[in-house]
Amino acid sequence: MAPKRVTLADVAKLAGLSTTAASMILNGRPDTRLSQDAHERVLAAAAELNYRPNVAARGLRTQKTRTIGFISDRVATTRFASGLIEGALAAAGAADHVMLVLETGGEAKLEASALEAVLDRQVDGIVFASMRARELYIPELPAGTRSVLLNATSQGHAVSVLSDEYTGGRTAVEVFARHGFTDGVAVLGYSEEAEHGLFRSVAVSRRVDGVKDALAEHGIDVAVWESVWLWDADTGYVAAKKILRRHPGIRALLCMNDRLAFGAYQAIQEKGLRIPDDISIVSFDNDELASYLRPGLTTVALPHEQMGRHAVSLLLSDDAAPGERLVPMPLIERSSVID
Amino acid sequence: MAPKRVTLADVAKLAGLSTTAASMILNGRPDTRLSQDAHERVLAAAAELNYRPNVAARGLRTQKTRTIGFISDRVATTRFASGLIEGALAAAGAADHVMLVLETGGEAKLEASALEAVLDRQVDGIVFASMRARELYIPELPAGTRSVLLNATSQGHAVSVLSDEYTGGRTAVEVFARHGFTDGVAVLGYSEEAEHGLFRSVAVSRRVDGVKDALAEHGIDVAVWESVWLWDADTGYVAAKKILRRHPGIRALLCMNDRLAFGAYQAIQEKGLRIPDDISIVSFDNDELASYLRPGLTTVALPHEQMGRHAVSLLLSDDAAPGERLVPMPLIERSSVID
DNA sequence: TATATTTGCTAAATCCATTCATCTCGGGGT
DNA sequence: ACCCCGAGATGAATGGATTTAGCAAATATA
Repeated sequence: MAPKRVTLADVAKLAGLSTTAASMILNGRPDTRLSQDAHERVLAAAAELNYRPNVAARGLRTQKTRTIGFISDRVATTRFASGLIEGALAAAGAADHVMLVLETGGEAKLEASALEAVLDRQVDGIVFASMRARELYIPELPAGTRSVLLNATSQGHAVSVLSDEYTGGRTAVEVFARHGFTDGVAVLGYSEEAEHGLFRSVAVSRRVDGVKDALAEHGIDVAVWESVWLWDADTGYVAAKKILRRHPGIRALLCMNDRLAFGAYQAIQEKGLRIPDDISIVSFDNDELASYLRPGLTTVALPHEQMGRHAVSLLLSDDAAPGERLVPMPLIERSSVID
Repeated sequence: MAPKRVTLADVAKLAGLSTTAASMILNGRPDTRLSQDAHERVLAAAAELNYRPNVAARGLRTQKTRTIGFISDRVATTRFASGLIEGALAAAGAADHVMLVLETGGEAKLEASALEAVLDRQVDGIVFASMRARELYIPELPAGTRSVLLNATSQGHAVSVLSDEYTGGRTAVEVFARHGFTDGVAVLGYSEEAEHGLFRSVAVSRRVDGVKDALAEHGIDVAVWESVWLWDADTGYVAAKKILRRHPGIRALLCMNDRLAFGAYQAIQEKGLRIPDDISIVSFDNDELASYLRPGLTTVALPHEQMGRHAVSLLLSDDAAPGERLVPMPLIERSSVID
C-alpha cells in the first residue's frame, strides 16, 4: 500500500545529478561549489518525493545517530522522579534527537546489558539517571562516548547534574525567618544516619547542612529535631503525633519531604489544630501531593524537569568540563505558612 | 583509551574464516553446512574479542532493528500513567528490544514529526499510547510497520489494548454489595456529559455503564449521583461536602477516581466523620495517593503496567488480529470499607 | 596561443553485516 | 578414467548514505 522508502539515489535521479551532489546539498555543506540551480533542483526533488534519509545508513558512515541513551534505575517507572525524563525528552526533542529509554531497576546485570544495548545502537551520548541522588558506578565507556550523570554522582571526573540541595535547605528555613519565627520550630525527617554518611544520598546531607546553617544564621531556635529513617507518609504521621504530644508549643514544622508533610497534616488535623493558623509547615520536593493538600503545601521544589533538560543539553553541547552542575530549587509558595 | 569497535571482519580473521562463515555461525542459521570445528573457532573468537554486532549495519541489511517506538501524548511525563511505560519497557527489555520514547503533548505537529523520527530509525513497531483512554488519529504507516494502540482506540481496524472498564465498574459496586449495602449509597464523579458522549474517553462511559448495571443487578438504591466535570481533589472536596450536607444518611460513597476520593476524605474528616466506620469509600485507579490516605483507600486499579507489557508483547508477537484487548482491573482492598 | 586556475560536478571507496551464487575438493558410482 | 554429488567454505553484491579524490570545461593569466 504505502510506497517503499525513497532513497537519496531517487532524489538524485529526479534532480538529474549524482548522489554526491544531492548529499552535499541536502546536508548544506558550506564549502560546496555546486550551482544555485543544482541546489534548487535537489531541494525540489527531495520535497516532491518527501525524501527522508535513512538514519541507519547515515549512522553507519558518520557514527552519529541523533539518538541518545537514557539509562536509569527507576525513573520512568516511579511517578516521583518522572520529571527527569520529561525534561530530558523535551530537550532531546528540541535538539532533534530521540531518546532510547532503558530501566535497570538498579540491578547490575541489567545495567551492563542496557549499556551494551545502547552502545550497539551507536548512541551519541548517554544519560545515567537515578531516581534519588546517589553515587553510581559507571563502567568505562568506549572512547568518544559522552555521558552525563543525572541526579547522581560518580567517582572520578564525570559531569553530573544535581539539585542545589544546600541552597534549597536554606531557602526553606528562610521562609520561616521571613515570617518572623524565632522559636517553636520543629524539624521532621532529619536523619542521624544520613548525617553520619552511613548510606542514603549526598542530597540528603547537603539539604540538612543548608537547613542547619540557615537556622544558625537566622538565630532560629529549634525545639526538636525528630529523626526518622523512612521518609514516607506513615512515618510522618507517627512522628508528627509524637512531636505534638511532647512539644505542644510548636508553631512551625519543617518536613524534609512532602510525604512526611502529608503524614504530618493528618496528625495535625486529627488533633483539631489548623494549618497554618496554629502550625505553619514548609517542606521539600513539590511532590504532586503538595498541591492536593488542603491548605496547599509550601515546599522547596525538586526541579526534576529542569535537571533532565539541563543534562541533555549538556550532553549535546561541547561543554564537557567535569564537575557538578547545580540546578536551583525553587520555592513553591502555597498556603501552609501563616502570614 | 578504550579500543575501537570490533567488527565481524576481526572475528573472522581471528577464526581464520570468511566473514560469511562468521556471520552464519553467529546468527545460528539452521541450514548451514559449516563444520563443528568452524563453529567453535568463530564462537571462541567472538568471545575473546567481545564482539558486538553493529546494529545500524545489520539493520541496514535486514530491516530489523530490535527497536520499538513508543509515541505518547504525556505518558512518561504524567506521574499518573507512567505505569504504561514501565510495563512496555519491561516487556521490551525481556524480548531483547529497546524502546525509543517520544512525547508529543498531544500536538499534531509534534505527533507527525515524532512519527517521522521513529520511522527514520526503522523501528520494528510502534506503540501509540495515550494518557487517558481516548480516540486517536493514526496516520497511514508504511507497509509492514506494525503498531498497537495503548490505552487508546482508533477508527478502523487497529489493535488496541485497554483496561476492562465495564467489568471494573462492576467490581467496585460488588464491594458494596458484598458488604451488604443496599441503600445510603452516593456516587461521585458520574458525568452527564460523558454519558452523552460529548467528549471524554470511552473508558469513562464504560466504567459508568458497569457501575449502573451492577447497581441495578444487586438492587442497590442510589441516594444521589453527584455529577462533576473535573475529576480532581478540589472538586471532590466541594462535591463531597455538598453530598454530606444534603444527604446526611449516606453510608457509602463510590468515587469515580482516587483524586475525587482524596477530596472526599478531606470533606468527610473535616466534618468529624470517620472512614470506614461512618462512611465506606470505594474508588478507581489505584493512584499512588490511595496508599497514602489514612485509612488506605480501597480502589479498582488501572492496570497500567500490565497494559504496557501486553501492548509490547502483542506488537512483537505475530498476533495481529484487529480489535480490542481488555486487561482486567484488579481490586485493591485497603481499609476504607467497613467490615 | 599555451598554461594555470577555478568552477561544477561525479566515480568510487567506505561504514559493517547479511546473503546469494559459486567454487573447490574428495569420494562414490559405473 | 570419467562424471556426479555433497560437504565445506567463500567472493561479491547489497542496503543507503557520506566523503575523498579527481575529472572536464570554463575562465583567468602570461
